[in-house]
Amino acid sequence: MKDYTKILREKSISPSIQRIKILEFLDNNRTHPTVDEIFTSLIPEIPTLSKMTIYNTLKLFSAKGLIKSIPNSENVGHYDFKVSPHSHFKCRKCKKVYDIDVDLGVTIGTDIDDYQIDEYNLILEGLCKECKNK
Amino acid sequence: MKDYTKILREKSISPSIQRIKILEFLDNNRTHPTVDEIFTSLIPEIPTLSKMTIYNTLKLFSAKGLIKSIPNSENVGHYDFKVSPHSHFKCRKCKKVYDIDVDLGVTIGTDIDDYQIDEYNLILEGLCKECKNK
DNA sequence: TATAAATTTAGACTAATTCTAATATTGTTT
DNA sequence: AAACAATATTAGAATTAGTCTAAATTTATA
Repeated sequence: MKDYTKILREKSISPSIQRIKILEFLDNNRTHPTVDEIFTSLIPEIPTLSKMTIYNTLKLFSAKGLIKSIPNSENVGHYDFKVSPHSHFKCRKCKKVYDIDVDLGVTIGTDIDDYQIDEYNLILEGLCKECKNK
Repeated sequence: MKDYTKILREKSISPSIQRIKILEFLDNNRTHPTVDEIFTSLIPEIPTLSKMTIYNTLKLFSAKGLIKSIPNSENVGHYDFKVSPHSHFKCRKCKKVYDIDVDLGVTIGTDIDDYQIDEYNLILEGLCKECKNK
């Protein structure tokens, strides 16, 4: 079992119960959850939990580089535990989002046309295996 | 001067004044505008214009492949005139979005791991030339 | 011109997010 | 441990993007 308190301390974030549980949830649910999904999952454990706390916490975690927000076209924030760079594939039929590895030809830390690339988000769209064969 | 009526007819969209003006605006403003920006720009020309019309029109244009919506992390829709595939670079300091060409190694129409790729959106983030040298 | 079909409109409604000010918790100093 | 300051959490109001709806307008067709 991971020591989330330690992970938070290493980023100089004081480890409240709310922050620990939110981080734990994101680590165990690599499904790009929304604030609402996080709230619904944690409210049984922390009955006083407020959505505002989740918004605050996600903003803080993003600033400290623990998580990142996933660009999308839905007007609802999606968040992901920050791991080694990978891309997302969204099926335009079933709407599921899959993690996928693509050899991008973009290296973090280098420059392209004088733009210094610190991170990237590649969103691929099309049909997934199941929907293609139906 | 482009014939937007013709462009619309070719996609079998009946060309109302609103639709022509919205298409013209998107063609002349490749800055990924929001509904609000489109509305504010067009209201002097079309004083009765309703935002609902812009939402309807953008949805229709997207379905017909004239434009596409740009994934982002702001929870506001951004739209772009559909052109040859290119990527976007967002400066994390000045927040500007630049168009940028990257050799991706992803070809539209082919499969990656059995996922059929119909389109992609690559969002790069980091520091632009100006902000880097300050 | 009459009629039908499609488009646009204003305004009510919903849902995600932000703001705010009060309360609770945590950490520090004595 | 008590007192204090700093930080975090909370509920609820406010804001904003986007959707829904039904009426009014425009366009196309007979």
